[in-house]
Amino acid sequence: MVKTNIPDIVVSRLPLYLQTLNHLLREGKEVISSNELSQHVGIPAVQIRKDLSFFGGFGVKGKGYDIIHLIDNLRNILNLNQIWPMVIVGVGNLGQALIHYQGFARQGFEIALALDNNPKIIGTEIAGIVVQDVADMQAELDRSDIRIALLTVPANAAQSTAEALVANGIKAILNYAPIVLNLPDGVRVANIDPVLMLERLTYYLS
Amino acid sequence: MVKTNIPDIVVSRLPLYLQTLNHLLREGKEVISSNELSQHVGIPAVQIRKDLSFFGGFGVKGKGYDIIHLIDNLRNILNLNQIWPMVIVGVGNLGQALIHYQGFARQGFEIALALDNNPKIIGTEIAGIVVQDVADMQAELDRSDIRIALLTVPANAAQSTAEALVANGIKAILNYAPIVLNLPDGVRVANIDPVLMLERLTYYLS
DNA sequence: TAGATTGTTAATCGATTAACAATC
DNA sequence: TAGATTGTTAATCGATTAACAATC
Repeated sequence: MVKTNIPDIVVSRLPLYLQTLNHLLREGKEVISSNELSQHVGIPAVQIRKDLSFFGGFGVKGKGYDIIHLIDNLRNILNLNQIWPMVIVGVGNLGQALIHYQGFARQGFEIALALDNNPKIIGTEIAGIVVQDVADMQAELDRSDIRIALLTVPANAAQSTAEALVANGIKAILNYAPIVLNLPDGVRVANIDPVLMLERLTYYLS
Repeated sequence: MVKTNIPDIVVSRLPLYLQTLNHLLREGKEVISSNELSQHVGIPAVQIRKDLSFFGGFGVKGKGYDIIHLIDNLRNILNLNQIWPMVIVGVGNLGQALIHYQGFARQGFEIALALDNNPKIIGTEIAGIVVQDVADMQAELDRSDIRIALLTVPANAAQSTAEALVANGIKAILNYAPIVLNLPDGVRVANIDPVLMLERLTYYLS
């Protein structure tokens, strides 16, 4: 499927809409106007409508949006109507916390494989996952259809590990290492670095 | 100090420059051109120069930037020439992993206080920090000058906990809960939600 | 000096927002 | 129908980038 030309920044707001709509649905709400959604999500109503209009007309004029219907459409747009298996590489403190995190499974992301290079950690079971040797990455990935990786190795191992992942079919990496990864086009990388985010905050603190 | 009108998006790139410059310095490099920095950081050279020019002329024409000098200036701009004490609220798996994380201290962020409401966790020591009762938040924050919080409580407790933190002087929150916080102007919030980031990635996966 | 590279102005590009017709 | 709200066009705003003078 060829993607039409939707701005990345528009795509990046859709998950936020989806998250908030899920909350509202759980609270029993059924229909919502762009204006009310705007209050919850902190994004101007006109921008929400514009963003959605890239993909279709999901609302009813005079009424607003049927929440279930809109959730369903957003999930389709974001390819969330499937389980996404993931590999996590690096089972230290952070890696273990992520394996335990319930939020992934709730949204259809499943940590299907955990890899580490530490003999003390290989073979241990964490939340039902037995940690495998990172040396067996190729064999393990070959017999799976995992395309997403969580990268939680130390900074100095991040680049080479990422390259190995890509060589074995990984197409998207959520990178927790505090380093800029240099990877071929076509591989999507998102970075989570709390220190960088803190440094953005301290700028504004007097 | 009144901040002049620097675009947020410019500020948000500075920590990335700083991170990369620190790497380069550790590798023994002393001077770098915007072009070479561009390769490492993945941002166009002209944009790096433009960003920096909001704050001054840190380079030498014909030569480039003295790395130590530029790092020093960036640290000043971002208010990083001090230790920033932080409170973490919520000492579950993720909270514990963050307390253990060495990367904060390395960049001058110190978790000075850890709070939880679970009697089994209160009083335990993690990486040298004794977890306090969140009920004592006011007393604990009153006798500190903590202005930054890491929020790692469950989603349903995040909003009320954030409000309590703000009522006790917190000015910046790094929010790990998968929810949009609604807080008064003047409080800075940054969100870290791996699920939202994964959902941005799956959009592009066929 | 010649070459390299910065810092800045002006042009371009793209995103946000205002205005409003369409319509439930 | 009147009122409300969407979806879209056009205007505005702001960010990126091209061009280039300044200068080490």
